[in-house]
Amino acid sequence: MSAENFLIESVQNALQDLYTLTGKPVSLQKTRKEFEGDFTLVTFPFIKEAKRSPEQIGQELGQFLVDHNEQVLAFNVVKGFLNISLSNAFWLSYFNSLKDQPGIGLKKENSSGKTVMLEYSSPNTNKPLHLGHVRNNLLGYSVARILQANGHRVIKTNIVNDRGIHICKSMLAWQKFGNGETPQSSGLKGDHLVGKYYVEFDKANKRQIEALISEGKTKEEAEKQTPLMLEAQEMLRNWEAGDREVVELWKMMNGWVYQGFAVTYKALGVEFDSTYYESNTYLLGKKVIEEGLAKHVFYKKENGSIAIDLTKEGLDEKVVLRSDGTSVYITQDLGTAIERFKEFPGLEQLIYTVGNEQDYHFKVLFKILEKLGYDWAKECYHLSYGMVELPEGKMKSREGTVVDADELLQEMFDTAEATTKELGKVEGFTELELQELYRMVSLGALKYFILKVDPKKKMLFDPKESIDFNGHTGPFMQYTHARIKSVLRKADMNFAAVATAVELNSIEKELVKCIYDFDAVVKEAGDTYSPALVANYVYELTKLYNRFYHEFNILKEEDEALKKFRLQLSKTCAQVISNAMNLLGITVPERM
RNA sequence: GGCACCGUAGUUCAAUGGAUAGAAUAGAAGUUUCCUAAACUUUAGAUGCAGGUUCGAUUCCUGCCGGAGCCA
Repeated sequence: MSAENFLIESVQNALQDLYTLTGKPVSLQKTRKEFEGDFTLVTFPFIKEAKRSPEQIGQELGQFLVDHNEQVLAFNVVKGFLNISLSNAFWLSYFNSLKDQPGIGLKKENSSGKTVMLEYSSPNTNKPLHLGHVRNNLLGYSVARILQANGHRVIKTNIVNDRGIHICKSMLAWQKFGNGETPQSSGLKGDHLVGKYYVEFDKANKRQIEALISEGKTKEEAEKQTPLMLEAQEMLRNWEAGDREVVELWKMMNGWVYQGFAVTYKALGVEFDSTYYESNTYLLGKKVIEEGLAKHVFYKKENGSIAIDLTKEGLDEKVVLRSDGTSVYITQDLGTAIERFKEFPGLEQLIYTVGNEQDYHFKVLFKILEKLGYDWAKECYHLSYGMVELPEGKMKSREGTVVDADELLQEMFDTAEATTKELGKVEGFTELELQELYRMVSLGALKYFILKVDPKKKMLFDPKESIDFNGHTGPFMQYTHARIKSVLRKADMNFAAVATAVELNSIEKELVKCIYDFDAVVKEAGDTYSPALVANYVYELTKLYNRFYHEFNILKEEDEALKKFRLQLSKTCAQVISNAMNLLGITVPERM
């Protein structure tokens, strides 16, 4: 039984025995490091019913715990806080029980039986991925791993927005100005090539808008009536009608984009179990509208459009099908969600990794699904994340202030290479190993930098400073891991026989307690979909280990038993660091 | 205009309603006979403003100010 559990149980018994209080919820917290103790109980909540002062309750509960549990060594009371110290033997035996489990913190073996679908990435096919997508991808991928570590089966899925006016703009511009340019002929990555023509369209279209305005049209009229815009809309109609020429062009250009995306995804180290294309799903949902209409969940308005009234839920009226019978975004989202639960009968939860500018959209979506009578609607979750901002403000693709994902990865790689070379400690590495190391470190830096921030919050990214390799960063963890491995290689000892009769000093106990917390952190990160918890955890552990490492000269330690214990502790720390980083999608090097 | 979100050291990030609001970075001062100094130690520095709820509020409620967002 975990320390928390038996302590809570014991406190509840004590409350019963001492004050005849039953069924009181008891929660423990970790004792802050400036106080003596391992766990802390706040006694304020009991003062009224126990009719005693906080200090007195602390004294009485503490004494009860010491008397009834041999693992409880001592206690002290500071105001309303009861600090409980567990015995050295408890922590040591705990440590010995898990030190050789490579999967510590990762519970892949004992499945929860729950199947979760997690959608992330979901790019448009008219331009390459940028920094915003990077946050989406890293977040989605990491949450998938964390859910897996909690024993769930996770289906990682990507829905590609491959149709619509945006891709027609790129296609049209390519037709007009492209001169048959291809990724092969230009050497451009496919997604960048298509993105280039999206920008070309915008430039040419702007000129046409200005021309129309100078002819006396208002800005709004002009924006809708440019020849290019009209032609793009014509192209979209032709695409929907199945016009062979348009569809062929569409297939070719999307093919280029997919090849480009594949490269970026691989570089980011993310992957998917399934991919949906909106060209296949955009008509889904119309049938759902009919059904909802029959069930009187929806109603027809005078203008012929179909809507739902959500004002009672604090939302607005929402149109779910236009008067001309065409879909709006939410129509296909309804259809897609329902389709997925049909496709995977055991599916229990659906998670959407989408930016927080769509918070309202998902509230509406989930509420409609609920009204349509789908029980699983309450298991749908919008994994909402904040925008990534630059020092000069928000990224705008049209103003060229986006940070391109491929360029960013390359810059990171170059920085890692330059920094490593400057430090000059990589003799004995082959060129191949060096490339792999630069990749590992640069990705680790980028991923950690993004994932350490609470997903819900907007974050600031400064490309000039790019990534710091010092301080609260991925490379700090990677470096510490590599150093431990190096120490262990030097030690070259037999770990089978590890001492059990070691007195833990305070820092060693801190480390053991920190390792002890790992499972709980993974659980909480899974419940809150927040890799940031894991990131901050692994940083705490790493910092602690570094203090430990600098305080004691492990390899020079003369007491054999102590030396073995400390090496074992190091080994376990390396394992935990590696496992935690793994949950963030970050690999740690054996040496660097 | 309606809806929901965000304001914490110079800067970037933490803090299930709990103790003296933590880190990192930039600043100041130190630490290499050693296993990796990409490290460690010390130091200075913050809850937008005004109320309320209570044993206790960065956290919950109300108003204001400031920032970004969604819906028209």
